[in-house]
Amino acid sequence: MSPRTSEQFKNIRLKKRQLIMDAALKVISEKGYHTASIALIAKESGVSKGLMYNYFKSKEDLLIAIMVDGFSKVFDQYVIDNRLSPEENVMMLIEQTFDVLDTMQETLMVYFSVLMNNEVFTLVKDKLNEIVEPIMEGFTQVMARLGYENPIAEAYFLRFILDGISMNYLLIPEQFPKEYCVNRIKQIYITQK
Amino acid sequence: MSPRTSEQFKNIRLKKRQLIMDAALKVISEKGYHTASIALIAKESGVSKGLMYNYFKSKEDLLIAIMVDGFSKVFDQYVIDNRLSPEENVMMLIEQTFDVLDTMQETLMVYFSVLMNNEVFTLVKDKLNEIVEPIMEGFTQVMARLGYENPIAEAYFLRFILDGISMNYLLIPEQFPKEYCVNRIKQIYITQK
Amino acid sequence: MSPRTSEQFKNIRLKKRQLIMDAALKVISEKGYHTASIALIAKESGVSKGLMYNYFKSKEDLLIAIMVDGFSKVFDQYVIDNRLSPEENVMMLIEQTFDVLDTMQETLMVYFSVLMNNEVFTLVKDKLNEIVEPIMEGFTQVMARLGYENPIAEAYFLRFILDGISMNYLLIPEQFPKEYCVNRIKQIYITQK
Amino acid sequence: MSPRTSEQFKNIRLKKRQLIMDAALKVISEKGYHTASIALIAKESGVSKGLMYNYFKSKEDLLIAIMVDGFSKVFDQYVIDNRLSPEENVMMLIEQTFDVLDTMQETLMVYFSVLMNNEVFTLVKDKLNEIVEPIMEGFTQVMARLGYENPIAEAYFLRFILDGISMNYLLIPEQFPKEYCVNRIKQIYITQK
DNA sequence: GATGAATGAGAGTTCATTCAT
DNA sequence: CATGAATGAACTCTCATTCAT
Repeated sequence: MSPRTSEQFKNIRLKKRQLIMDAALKVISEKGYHTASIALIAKESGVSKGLMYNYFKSKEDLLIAIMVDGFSKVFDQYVIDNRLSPEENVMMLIEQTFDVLDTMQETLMVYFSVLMNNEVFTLVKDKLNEIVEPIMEGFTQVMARLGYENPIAEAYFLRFILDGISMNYLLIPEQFPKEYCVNRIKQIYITQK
Repeated sequence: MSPRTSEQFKNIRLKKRQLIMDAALKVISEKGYHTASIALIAKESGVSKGLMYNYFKSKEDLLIAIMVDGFSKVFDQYVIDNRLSPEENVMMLIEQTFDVLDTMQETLMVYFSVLMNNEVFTLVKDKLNEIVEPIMEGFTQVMARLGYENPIAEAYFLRFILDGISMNYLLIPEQFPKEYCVNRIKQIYITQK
Repeated sequence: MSPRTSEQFKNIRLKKRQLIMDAALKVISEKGYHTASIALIAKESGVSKGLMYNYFKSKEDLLIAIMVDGFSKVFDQYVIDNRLSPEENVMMLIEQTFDVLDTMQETLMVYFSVLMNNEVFTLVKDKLNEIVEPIMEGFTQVMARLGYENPIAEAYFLRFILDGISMNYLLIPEQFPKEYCVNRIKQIYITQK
Repeated sequence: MSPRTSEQFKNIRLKKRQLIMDAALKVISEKGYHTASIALIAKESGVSKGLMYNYFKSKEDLLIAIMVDGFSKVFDQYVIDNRLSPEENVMMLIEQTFDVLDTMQETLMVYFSVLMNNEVFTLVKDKLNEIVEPIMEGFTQVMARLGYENPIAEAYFLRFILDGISMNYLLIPEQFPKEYCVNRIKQIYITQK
């Protein structure tokens, strides 16, 4: 029996790392960062507690990895296309927002729960800013093309609206007036222009 | 000296209870619920650990009390005055929102941090709904008077905007475009009407 | 039942603190610092693991407390009496050394085991130096009175001899030629003078 | 290429074994036995963790091997030459002692740190005695030739002095009065005779 | 022979909660 | 009413050792 090649080891590591991150995301989104114990995450991953520390040097490190990974995926879905009209871009943003909300609930639950917890947020703040910044620039460009005098502020304003909507969509999905909100934002940014 | 009446005892209890809740709110808003230990809260209150359990039967119980109490105070500040025009009421809502944000940051930080943690939120959900419901009704009436076809959905929509704004105002106060946002909401609900 | 006075609490604390330190000294002297687990020390003390941290903020802190306490006691037994002749003082030093070795074996075992372990020694180095320094000054004075040209170096030399003797007395007590060594040192410092 | 002979294999094994022991000695002398993890020693050796267990059946086994090996080397440097005068032999002993201290600090640091930890010392005690015994016999012969009535006890006494000196030379090299000590021992054993 | 992923026991530590006084 | 000593379960994390490849 020949020993495993370093290629094989690398593959094992990558797969198991992802396995652990997926399980951790699930558990943390359900119970919150502090209540999700390493023991529980290990159990959910089908992995020993000890092994977790072969892949992540601490619980904090695991959280950061999950957040950064999840957020890259989230914001990869936000795309500004300059060949389209700004109105079309706004419509895309709205659609993309709800797409993300539907497909990445767990990630977003963790995001929001971490967001307001200074203690934990500090750990990921910088990493998240790096990811969010280019999106905000895209927003700003669209607002400029829509003719807003203060496109930066308007980009923030749209972000705030989408934040409020996202949070409530996750918290009270059954009573959330999705269609109404979509139309309402369109009306604000498109029809009334 | 005559012995204290049971009325006096009750007052002392209420005051000490409030003292503990205030200290707990402070500590929890600074360090987060899990990191704020009972020992620390007791110290901050100037009360022994043992005595805390005379006033609150558990740490969770204390958290619930703080949340409910804080929320009553928060929403007491939201008033709809039917003698005023709906436009004036919207303007009041906006002002009231920022008033609350400025005066009750601690309460709101704790609220938001607890919000996305299912486990804890479940405990206060019903209580909070009781408190929020009448406010939402007020919002709905205003929207009806403003002529919206679906005033319930529009009330929700405004709430979502205010939620998004509140969250970000707390998180990024220094870069928050307050004036712009105030004017923008006025524009949506008043000028354009 | 009236609550305990703060005096009573203080007494309880002092007694239990000493109880833990005694048990810890015993266990550490038998098994070494690293092998002596908090669980074991707690068991030996008849106290819960958790309580240990009510008295010492860490295992390191406990070690330091034990060492400093033990060393104060050890070196309190070394006394230079200037009314006596320097020869008499040397004889006293020798007697005191064996007294200490006979009565404080545990403390000295811990001292020697910690001494050569940089990692652990660093923790107590400064505290121990404070305690040892005055003793060394006493040694130096005696050597000066005995007429040594370099009394500081000679004080060190005597200390080195006593260190070597102490270490071996603890390690190989059954084959240690105690009487011979006592006489030999006397011969070096007294008879031959 | 002809296949390697079993002799060659044996050599390769011995070399790698020594490689591991050297790395382990370095790491253990720096961090102490308990803090020096197998992972770290493996890394320092450039050998996998698994392979280490091919050469040493446990961490303890590795420690014992290091100690025994180091001690053979240490005491190989102590030579009694009966063709020389006993005074010359004493002078050689002193020189050899400082030679060993200067060239084998790491080994000696580990020796001293392990010495007072009963648990570990027990394991190497017998092996060390085997090595030390012939040296002690040499010391005894020299003392007999110097005319001491109890040469065994005097040999011990010299050993204790050298132990005390060695320990302190390792611990406080910068303030150690080396020249003074060398002359002082000469004075005791040679001049005063 | 050689690898490092994987384990499991146990380490130090924290903390909500209880209870004798 | 009031105290803080005391507990015990759970926490994060480490590490010598094993084993499939």
